[in-house]
Amino acid sequence: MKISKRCQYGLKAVFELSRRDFGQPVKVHEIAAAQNIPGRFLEVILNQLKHAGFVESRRGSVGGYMLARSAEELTVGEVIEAIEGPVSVVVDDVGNGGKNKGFYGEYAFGRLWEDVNESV
Amino acid sequence: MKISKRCQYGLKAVFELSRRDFGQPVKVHEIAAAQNIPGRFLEVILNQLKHAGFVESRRGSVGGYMLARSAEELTVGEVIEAIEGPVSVVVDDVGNGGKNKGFYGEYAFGRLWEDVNESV
DNA sequence: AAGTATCCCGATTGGGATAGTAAGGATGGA
DNA sequence: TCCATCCTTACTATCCCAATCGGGATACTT
Repeated sequence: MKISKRCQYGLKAVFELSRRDFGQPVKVHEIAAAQNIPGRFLEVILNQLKHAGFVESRRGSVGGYMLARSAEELTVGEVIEAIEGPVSVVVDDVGNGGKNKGFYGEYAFGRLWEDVNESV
Repeated sequence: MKISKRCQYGLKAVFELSRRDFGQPVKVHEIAAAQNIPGRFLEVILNQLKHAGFVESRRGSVGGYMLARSAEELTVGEVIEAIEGPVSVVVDDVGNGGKNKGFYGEYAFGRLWEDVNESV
């Protein structure tokens, strides 16, 4: 029931990028310094965000990262889901004869997470 | 970003107890069998729920656990919070001069969890 | 008082996830 | 060509979680 560092860093990076939303790419180590994130680690995370389609990159001397969409078009929930993987509740092992209460429980959780995503 | 087994088990146990809401205590291994939970582990969890004030216990031959409040008076959110510990976002180390963006991030998460609890 | 069934509690284990590092390759610009 | 940057994969150490264990405390029964 917690937000992973990876995810926090990813969000911070997106914040930082949206703060400087010019067309110009921002270098990894700049973002890292501005948001106090370990540089090497942030590299990995930004790559992940790139594959998820949230940011674009440019290589070479004037390279860096920039937002793929405008800041208004992306939500916290999307970013979290992209980094953490699908938000899902662990399902019971199926072979146990299916206690009703168990199923009610799962159902309730499913609804809960839907609400979470919506509220995000 | 997931519900721990500990928490699922705890909720199931509470469900089970509320299902049998007589004044009579229910033994750990009965709950465990009914909800397919490892007995020894459930012991630990129920203890936790006891200290949090959700269930009461009786020892000895006719001992067991029972709800401390009526089933209508407790919410899923409360139970989750009691088991998982306070739902909180890790706070930045303080010495960094307090980047504003960081703080905005924390704030957003705080609101998010409020929404979660409300939706529960 | 003895015996037994249950709760109670702290320590421990094993495995998996997470945070972070390392090293080298690919790409674009000067 | 050389350099700065992104890109990728692999690796390690540390921590957390699920679950177990052993033994103690308590309460009921006889």
